[in-house]
Amino acid sequence: MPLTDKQQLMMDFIETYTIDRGFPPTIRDIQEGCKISSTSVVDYNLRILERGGLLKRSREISRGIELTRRKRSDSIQVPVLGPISAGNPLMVAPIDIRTLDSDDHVAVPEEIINQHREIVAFNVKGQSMINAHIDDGDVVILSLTREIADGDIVAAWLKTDDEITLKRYFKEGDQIRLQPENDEMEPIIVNAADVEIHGKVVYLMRGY
Amino acid sequence: MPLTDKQQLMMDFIETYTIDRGFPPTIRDIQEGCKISSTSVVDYNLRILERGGLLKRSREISRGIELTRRKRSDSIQVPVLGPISAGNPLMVAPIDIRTLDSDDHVAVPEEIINQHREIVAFNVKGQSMINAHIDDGDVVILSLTREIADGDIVAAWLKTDDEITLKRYFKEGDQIRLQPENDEMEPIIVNAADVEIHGKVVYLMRGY
DNA sequence: AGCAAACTAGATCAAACGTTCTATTCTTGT
DNA sequence: ACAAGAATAGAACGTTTGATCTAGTTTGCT
Repeated sequence: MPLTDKQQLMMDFIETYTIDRGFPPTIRDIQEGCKISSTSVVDYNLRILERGGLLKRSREISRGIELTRRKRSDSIQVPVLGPISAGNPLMVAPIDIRTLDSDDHVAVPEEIINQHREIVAFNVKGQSMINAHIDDGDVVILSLTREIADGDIVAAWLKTDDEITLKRYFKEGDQIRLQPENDEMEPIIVNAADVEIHGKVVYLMRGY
Repeated sequence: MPLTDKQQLMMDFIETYTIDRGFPPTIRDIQEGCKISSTSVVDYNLRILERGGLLKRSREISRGIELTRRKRSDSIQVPVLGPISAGNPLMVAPIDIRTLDSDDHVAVPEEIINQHREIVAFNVKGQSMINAHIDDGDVVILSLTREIADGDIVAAWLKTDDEITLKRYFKEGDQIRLQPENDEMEPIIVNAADVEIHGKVVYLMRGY
């Protein structure tokens, strides 16, 4: 269905109005916002848009306009615990990654979350994983699982240190090699007892 | 602020109602939905909730209720049009990126989408943007806008060719330089008339 | 030009809806 | 038990708002 300029304008207005205010506009809001001369013209065009499947109207209900966007699903707000690999406040007890404070959240589609038991997000600081194309400022989603395989990218806490870092994980006998993906950095090899692996990277998000 | 049972019920009702119908409930909707005896009781509690910062009300406006921090938000299924930079079927007419077929979708949080008018997703094929840390298999979200700035990563269609590729965009007089982010690849310099820029990368998602 | 369909204008009506007022009942502390 | 504040009830009022009707204007087609 081809949209007239007016109809396109109305669609845009309805969308921005709804996002802006949290509720859809009335017919008269649309009239004013799109400089349309009469409510009946708005109604007329809304009917066309509804017939075209671009929106759904609830009759006799104020602001009963819903844009039928593409199929919707839920996003979950995941706490962002970063920055990872920058120094966190000194901690003496074993770090429980779930109890770290966070004041920020990032929306993650439910589809991605559902595959994992428990997840958190980390803000990546620094370029220690740059060869794995994980850049400064990226947000990584960690699955808080104990099932770690060689080569996984993990959030590791060195007990001798006071920070959590992102490294590639390799088990080598009694020892664990934490391999940065950066030519200028050396692998860290520690006894398994001296490190806690809190989870592995399952998703990455980057805004531009 | 501690919530009474009734207030919690109201919050839940408002949230599910809004997600369900696409617009917030009226005071009388809440009254019915929460089995409250009077509109004034609803109003009374709404004022408390508003004072507590849990929602915002627009006075004298029907359904003027907006929850301030929704713990869930929507994701939109965005069609994945990829793979980008692999050969698409030969096309003779100017490519309208919106009409390309896609049988796959990816969920993108509404927060990200809302900042852009129209978006599509592309499956990245190949490593031409590897220095920008965009890897084979990543999914990039494109904003279909004409507002392209130098240095933006864009989806470009060379009219002499039959494929869409991801490149960094630089305008150089009458010509456009399409710069791969890969040391082994040469920039493509073409007349502005021989290329169509369909949108720029605004988000990147990568699963592991 | 002539006609039909698409579109626009403005007014009006009834229902939906937020607001407010007064009165009553329920809690809580002393 | 008593007072004071918190919460509830019910009604009434006025504005907002969707629906509708009639009439006029524009557009597209032959």
